[in-house]
Amino acid sequence: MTSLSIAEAAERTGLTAHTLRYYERDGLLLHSVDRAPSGHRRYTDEDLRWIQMVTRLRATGMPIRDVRRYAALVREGDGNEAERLALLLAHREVVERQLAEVTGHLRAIDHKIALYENKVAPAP
Amino acid sequence: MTSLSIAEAAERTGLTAHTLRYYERDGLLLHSVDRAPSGHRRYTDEDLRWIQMVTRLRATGMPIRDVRRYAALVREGDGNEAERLALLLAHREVVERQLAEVTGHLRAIDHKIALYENKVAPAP
DNA sequence: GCTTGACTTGGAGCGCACTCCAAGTCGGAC
DNA sequence: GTCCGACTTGGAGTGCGCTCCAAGTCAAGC
Repeated sequence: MTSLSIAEAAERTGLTAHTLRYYERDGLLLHSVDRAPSGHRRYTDEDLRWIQMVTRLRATGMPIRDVRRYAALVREGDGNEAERLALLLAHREVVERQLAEVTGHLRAIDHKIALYENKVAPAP
Repeated sequence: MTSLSIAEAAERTGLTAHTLRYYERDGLLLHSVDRAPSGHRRYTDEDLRWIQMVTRLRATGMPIRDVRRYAALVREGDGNEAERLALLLAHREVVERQLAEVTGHLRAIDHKIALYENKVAPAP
């Protein structure tokens, strides 16, 4: 079992050390990160796997407070899987709607781009 | 040519009256909106079309300052089409990368969802 | 003439998600 | 033993994009 410093964990997760501390303080992690005798944080593989899930939720636009709620459910342990599922399904729907919306807008922007391309370097 | 009050324009564009004033103040529109003799804003169809473009750019994540730059280019008039095109193409690329990233994360979240679905209501 | 409601303004305030600061601690190299 | 660099903390600060407030104006209805 490897165990990483906060700088290494930051590099591995693509977050900053600041953000890692912030997530921990804010209850987005499943528990306080282990400490070396010096008091420095030591991140386990399990920590990193969870942080990756948090990153996925954040990267798809889930607000911090919802991630916190999801983390709280997981922390509680077995028995609330239906609730976790509901949370993820609700998020999934939001993300899909957003993807569709953005895709639609992008298509419209593409039309604009095509107009400019014709103006700048007209098709023969 | 219809011309709408700020409340009507808000309804039509899906923005709030607050946001419409804010966009105008911040230079996101092509020019100051016309006024009725009372001083109230009157939005033309052309205004609404431009605001729709702004909305598309914003909804795809373009920062306010970039929208402002694009608006400035359009305001300048003919001759800078290549620059406008470059701005839109750059934005397009950002959006596509983002769409790909979000889609990837969503797929991973879907796996998690599938696990929970099996746990909550196991497949027969 | 008074009320009502939709608007006007400059400027302040807000929520989110970080991001940074100051002051301190620790372990290891020299 | 002292220097360095990586870390620690509580709390303050930042940037973005709105969002709201207070005080005022205007036109229409009664």
